[in-house]
Amino acid sequence: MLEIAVLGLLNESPMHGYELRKRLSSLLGAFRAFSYGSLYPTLRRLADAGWISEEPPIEAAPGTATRSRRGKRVYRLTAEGKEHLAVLLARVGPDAFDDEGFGARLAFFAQTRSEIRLQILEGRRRRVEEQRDGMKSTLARTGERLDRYTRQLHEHGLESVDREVRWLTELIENERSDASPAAEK
Amino acid sequence: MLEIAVLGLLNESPMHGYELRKRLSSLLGAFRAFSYGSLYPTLRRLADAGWISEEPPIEAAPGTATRSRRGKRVYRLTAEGKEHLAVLLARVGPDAFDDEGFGARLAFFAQTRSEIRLQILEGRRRRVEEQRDGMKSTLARTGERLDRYTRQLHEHGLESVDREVRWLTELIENERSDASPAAEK
DNA sequence: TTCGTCATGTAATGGGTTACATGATTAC
DNA sequence: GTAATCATGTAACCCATTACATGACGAA
Repeated sequence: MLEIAVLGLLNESPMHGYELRKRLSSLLGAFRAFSYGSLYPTLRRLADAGWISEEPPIEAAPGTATRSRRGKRVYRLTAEGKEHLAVLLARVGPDAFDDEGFGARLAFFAQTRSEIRLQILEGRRRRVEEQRDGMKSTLARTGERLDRYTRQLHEHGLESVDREVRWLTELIENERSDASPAAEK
Repeated sequence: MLEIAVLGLLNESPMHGYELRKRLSSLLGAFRAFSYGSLYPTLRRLADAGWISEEPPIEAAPGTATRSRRGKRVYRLTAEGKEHLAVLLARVGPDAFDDEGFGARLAFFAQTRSEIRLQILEGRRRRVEEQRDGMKSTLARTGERLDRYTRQLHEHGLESVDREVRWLTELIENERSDASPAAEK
């Protein structure tokens, strides 16, 4: 997840880690913050994989002079990284349908092909519908016996997923009418 | 979290692990499942701490006969466990206000003093309001520049937290009028 | 007797967080 | 020159998951 988010943001513009973290927070919505303890190791990993470059690079030979030059380090998506990101965004696996994975995909929908967007939206909707139906039947089965608080919790949860289904349906309709502007009067 | 949930469920009735897991899933709402890989070690830990008892107990001396008697093992809340649970449910720390922690508390509100319930509900509301305000200002600040999908994601998120605030307000009002039925005509 | 599901458990791993340590830059 | 904040990084830990292994028991 962090991987997609980092690559996606760096595809918009090069940045250093600190700024990346701030953008990450606002992109993913104030919740879901990511600490430096996971961000920096991830950046190192992505750099090792060749998907991003660091400027200035880590000094391989530690000359006793200028040692531990610790300053801003700007990360930039490489050509391979761009390719890799495209693959990640186009891969419609089960992880694209859970909360985190879907959120990350949606955040970079502008960089995703319309056909893939539709698959992701529909997959997500199916997932949320399953959840909704599960909750609905649990509520129907145990609703009477549940104490007031638990019931209210479940009812609120049910309404939330219900709203999400409707929201997704709207997005899907938009997507479809964008994709085929055939029936345009 | 698992700790509260397990103790809370066992307070309602003794159970074995497998059943506990099912109840856990439906209690916490189909999402949030907990695998055996975390459940059984937790049960072991709680038993070691003396908060729950196992029946039949793990055989201390492994007689070569009847070894590895692997069958149902019923867990039951002990007196110390009951006390510990009461403490956990009454402790209104910051972790009681995040998604998980709040959900776990609410699920056992029936076992919680009204005064504590109110504190938890109000703390949660404050937390969600902060989130909402953060999202609101982010949206106001960056809304125009955001691409359509990201904006829709943020708008949907904002509506969701907004709904949660209203829901919590309702619960708080209920709680208050239950607590002080003074103004009853 | 074999299949499904109930039931318990462990080892390896994962993906993050917290707390800490350090250094660079800017504003006062 | 000093406080705040920008900025990078590591180590220890936590809490869970996945994948696996095992076994009991009832129904066909």
